[in-house]
Amino acid sequence: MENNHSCSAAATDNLCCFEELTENEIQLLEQNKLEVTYKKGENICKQGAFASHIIYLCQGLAKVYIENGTNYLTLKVVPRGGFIGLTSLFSKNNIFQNSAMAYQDSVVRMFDMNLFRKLINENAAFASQIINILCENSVQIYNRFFSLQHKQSFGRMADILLCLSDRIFKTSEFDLNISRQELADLTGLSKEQTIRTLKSFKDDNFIEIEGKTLKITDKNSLLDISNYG
Amino acid sequence: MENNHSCSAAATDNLCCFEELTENEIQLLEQNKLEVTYKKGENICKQGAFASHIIYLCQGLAKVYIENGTNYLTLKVVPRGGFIGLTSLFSKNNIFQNSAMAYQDSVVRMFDMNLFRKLINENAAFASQIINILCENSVQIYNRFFSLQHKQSFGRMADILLCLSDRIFKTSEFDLNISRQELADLTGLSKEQTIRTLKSFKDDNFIEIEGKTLKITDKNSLLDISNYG
DNA sequence: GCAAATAATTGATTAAAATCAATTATCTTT
DNA sequence: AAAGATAATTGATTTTAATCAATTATTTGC
Repeated sequence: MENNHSCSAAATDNLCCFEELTENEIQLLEQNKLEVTYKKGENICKQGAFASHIIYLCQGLAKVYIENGTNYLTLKVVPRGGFIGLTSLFSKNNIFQNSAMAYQDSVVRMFDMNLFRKLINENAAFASQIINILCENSVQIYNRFFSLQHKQSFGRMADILLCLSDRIFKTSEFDLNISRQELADLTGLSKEQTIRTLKSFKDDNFIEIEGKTLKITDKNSLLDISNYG
Repeated sequence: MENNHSCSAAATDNLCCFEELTENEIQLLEQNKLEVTYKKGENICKQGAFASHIIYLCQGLAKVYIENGTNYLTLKVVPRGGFIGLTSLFSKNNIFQNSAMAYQDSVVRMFDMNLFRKLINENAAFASQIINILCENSVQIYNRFFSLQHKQSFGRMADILLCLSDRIFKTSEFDLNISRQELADLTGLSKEQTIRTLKSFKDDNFIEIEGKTLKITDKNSLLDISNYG
């Protein structure tokens, strides 16, 4: 399982399902869509709430997480082009199974759930693309599950940093515009342990931190740490 | 998130997708199916191997797990009527993303992957059912993820016992015909910690253990423990 | 039925990371 | 720019569960 880091927390890439839709279907979606803007830190949807729409992230960055009142678990980071709330397609519950929050100011399009289901039921090629997205997504979250379950602090941090670099920001130097607490939620560590691990990476010259800017200077070492555990 | 225990490790219920197929389509599947028998402990599929078929569990009980050579993580328990390898539907990789092993002697039907994909691409109602299964499955594994991440030994054990009772065996008294090590893999604990936790439940009269038979005698307490953490 | 192998159990010790408690830095607001 | 609020950092302590080390049961093969 080399490079299983790479999908550690990233949501699916732009598997553009919309191109399978006919002109008519796209129009139908467009006519019924809502466009909503969220500020950094705002909730895009809440676990347990009625899932009237499927949410598509046009701009920005978000996280999808599970909560139970006390604890939080960040399931994945959703870059633009990703869906939020797809699991509510499952007809038995019209309830959001997870919450989502904007990491950055974001713009989403909301598609009526029933219309979305109708399109799936009428357009098999579209349905097939949705299946692809669901499968890809599952695989990524399972690998993340494995990472958090079996790796310890250094391995987890390496996974997350590589994931952010490779899949989310797509550059080795990026603005880490999330708090240490958010990073802790991603690694599944406490805030303090997150800071200590990050500091250790910095001391070992695997990364550089300048204010909010994080630069991966020794990717190979991080890969080793990711694979070693 | 009450009762999130209940789906802790169970694969999807019999969401019978096959009834959406036409006579012809069913015949096509039947003509191309393979039926294979596995003994307890045998591998049904291996992560990394070519995924030529979608696997449907007709009889028996299996687990789906991730491995990396050193460590194992049991993702879910699959009762009869469940699929194995659905995530390989994702067209980009024809590779099994997880391994599966028979907990009990089992019988599976194997459907040709390309035929399965073809049916999905031609029959939207069928595709829609597959989406339901994938969604249901994701939700369950995400909750399991949360459980292992944020609950400690007692909560995890309670989750697993309730799951086995409610969703797999569907009775409060069942033969726990898996080893302590397997149970440990399910709870994400060490074998020793699993034994200690189980013993504690027994001492507190939440459960009774007679040889291989396990009986839940105080479900409410287990539910409390599951919710408390 | 007996020996060998495997699995389960128990206790002692260790390790990893959480928590707790301050302190310092940074951001916001006026 | 100052004050207050929030976030980040650091050190000390505690907690949980893993690991290690035996011992006891239970299976399995002959």
